[in-house]
Amino acid sequence: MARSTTAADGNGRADGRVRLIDLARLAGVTPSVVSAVLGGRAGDGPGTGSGTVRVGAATAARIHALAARRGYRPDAAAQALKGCPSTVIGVLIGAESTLANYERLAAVERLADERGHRLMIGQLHDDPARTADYLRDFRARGIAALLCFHNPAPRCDAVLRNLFREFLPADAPLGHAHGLVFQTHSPIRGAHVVDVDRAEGVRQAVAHLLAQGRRRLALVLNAPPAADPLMADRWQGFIAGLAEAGRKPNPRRVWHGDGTFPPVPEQAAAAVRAVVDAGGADAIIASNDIWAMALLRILRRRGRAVPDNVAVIGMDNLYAAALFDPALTTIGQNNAAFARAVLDLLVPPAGGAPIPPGQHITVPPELVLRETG
Amino acid sequence: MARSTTAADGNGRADGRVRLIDLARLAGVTPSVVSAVLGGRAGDGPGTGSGTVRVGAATAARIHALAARRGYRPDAAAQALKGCPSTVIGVLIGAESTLANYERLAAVERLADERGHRLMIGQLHDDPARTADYLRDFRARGIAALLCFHNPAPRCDAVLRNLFREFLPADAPLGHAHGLVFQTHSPIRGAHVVDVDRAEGVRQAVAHLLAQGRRRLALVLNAPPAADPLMADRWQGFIAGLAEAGRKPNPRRVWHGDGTFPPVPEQAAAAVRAVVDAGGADAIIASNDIWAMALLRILRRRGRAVPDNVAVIGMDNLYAAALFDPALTTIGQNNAAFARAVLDLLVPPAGGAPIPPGQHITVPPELVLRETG
DNA sequence: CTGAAAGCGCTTACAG
DNA sequence: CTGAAAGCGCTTACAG
Repeated sequence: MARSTTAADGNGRADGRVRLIDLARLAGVTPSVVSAVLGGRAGDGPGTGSGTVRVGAATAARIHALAARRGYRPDAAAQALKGCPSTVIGVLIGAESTLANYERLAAVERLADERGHRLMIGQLHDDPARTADYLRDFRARGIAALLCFHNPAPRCDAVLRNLFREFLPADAPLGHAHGLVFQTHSPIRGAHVVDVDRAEGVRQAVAHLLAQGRRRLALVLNAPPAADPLMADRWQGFIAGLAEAGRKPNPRRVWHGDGTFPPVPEQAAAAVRAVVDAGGADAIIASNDIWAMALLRILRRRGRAVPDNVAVIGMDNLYAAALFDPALTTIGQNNAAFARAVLDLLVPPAGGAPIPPGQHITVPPELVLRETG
Repeated sequence: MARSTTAADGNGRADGRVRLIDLARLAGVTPSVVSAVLGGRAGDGPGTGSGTVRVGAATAARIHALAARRGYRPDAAAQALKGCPSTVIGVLIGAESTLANYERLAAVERLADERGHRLMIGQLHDDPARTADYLRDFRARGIAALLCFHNPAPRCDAVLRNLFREFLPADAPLGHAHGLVFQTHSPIRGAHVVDVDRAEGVRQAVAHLLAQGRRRLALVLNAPPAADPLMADRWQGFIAGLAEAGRKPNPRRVWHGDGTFPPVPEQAAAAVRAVVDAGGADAIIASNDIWAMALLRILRRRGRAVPDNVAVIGMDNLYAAALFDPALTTIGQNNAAFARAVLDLLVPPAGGAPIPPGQHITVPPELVLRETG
């Protein structure tokens, strides 16, 4: 099949696709003019600034109308090849992660679309070689920015770190990459981190429980605070919340697992025996919603009424949290605020101040009150 | 910042990116040879087929080693501009849809990656103008294929249908688009549909419940079968399953809502009153997991033991189904099989027979037995 | 102020 | 059998 690129084909290609040159022919101007008008680089009258091209208002209007009527969009590949900044954000999601990241992905997509960007996704499997493949592929595709919903630090070798660095603006080829955002932790210097303020979330939960008259608060952690910074955050928030009321944590009501996730029933049972049976807790703050659900299951089997007997508060506000019976009170991850922070870093509004590397943004959590506490 | 494209820059650009021409210089061959070798179009010896280029085995090995060592990937924009087939699949997801589609998305991504493809995502909002924007954007980006996790039919105007048609292989510009797959229903002729066999899923659920000794089976539908083809499927499966045991549905144990979703507690309560209190049901097949959870909530409040008193089976196998207490028995959507069917249509293995337009593939469901039935 | 021309990085038909 | 050259659709520095 031969392409018809003869002069007879004056108003479009055989396959119906409209190119800039077709628009130019139809409007009776040169491609340069169409490019300038549609790219917003055309002005009219003497007040026109530098860098713009003088095009009559009538001509500009005609070109805009033509482009709209034909549904013209400049070919992304041609623009990319010419060096125009990409409008695709790569998003890497830990494959083993819960659906919380997909809920967050949806929030990011919504906002990215508003700012004219698309998301290209990939799943990571804790395998540095496969992660490197994704990064090389994203680089070859000219990805504008990278968002990583996964902590590759534990298995991040030098090769991988170098590949991540290519998405830093400073090292990027001619502004090809706009930035790199990690969640909670970055394996390299210079990348941004957007994190939810877990400590503040737990602090709010503590304050809420105390205001309800609960006095024997328990904390159930997935791992020892010393072994996991994310657990340390929860622990700090727990201490801070109690301190505000002149209280201190009771060690009998602080339990931690060995890092196994999701918890097996035996672990949840052990936690309940420790903080409720032995510790006398009237409220439990769990590491996350999955843990909270596991605890609720045990509490029900042991005849402990929730929330009358024991309140339970989770973290993440999974979609499942609202469906659970009883519906879970939880520390929400505030996906909308997260998405805004990420996009303000990766797609800053034009004309804003440049963003220094290595920003660490903390997003406030939102306590979502339902039935369990 | 000026690009250094001088001859002195013999082994790469200043920014570290490696181009095909750099590889050619390093290997001491012309770009044509490198392109042929890396593209698998190079052969050696007299047995070389047509369309291939003769390149010595040693030279080919040297080029492969060089490319691997430098982490070379051809620039996707340049390949796209040259007319090479794209390896990006666009995925449109209904924004109002439950997370089931994101779980499915993950399954599709896993398989697409194995076949060298990336996913670019977008969310639809039941707004034809915004959907059209996504389609034009995907077209401009040279998307290889489109997968639509959303039924745009109710508000699909002529403009939108024409835009969808551009992703059909027949109308596509020179093989740019490989295909178009909808879920459950296509608004245009020629597109493929991949669907889960809901009727078969319900039939299996009925057989399972009968084998357990349940005899008073109920069906709770979100909408009248006549108003919603997806509900009609469930109804057909229900009849078929009962017929296999020489039984017929009892109208007192078939309830349907008015299409409102998700159900409000009053609707779930009405359904329980109808099929359990009045109908005497000892098992309920719900339209989906969300409905099943709503029913379980009501049953618990009314002191009906599940599954001893009444079994409940959902559909979708949401992530939340496994977390629920009691864990939900459900008709799973078999995301792995769904993903395989979609990719066999959109990225058929090389050398296979061409796929006729308008395929309708039905994926078998999988009954997931847990605690509720 | 307008228009022709170069060039982004590839692939491939074509000339030597 | 090998290598130079054209061209994909844009944008932009440059010449008229």
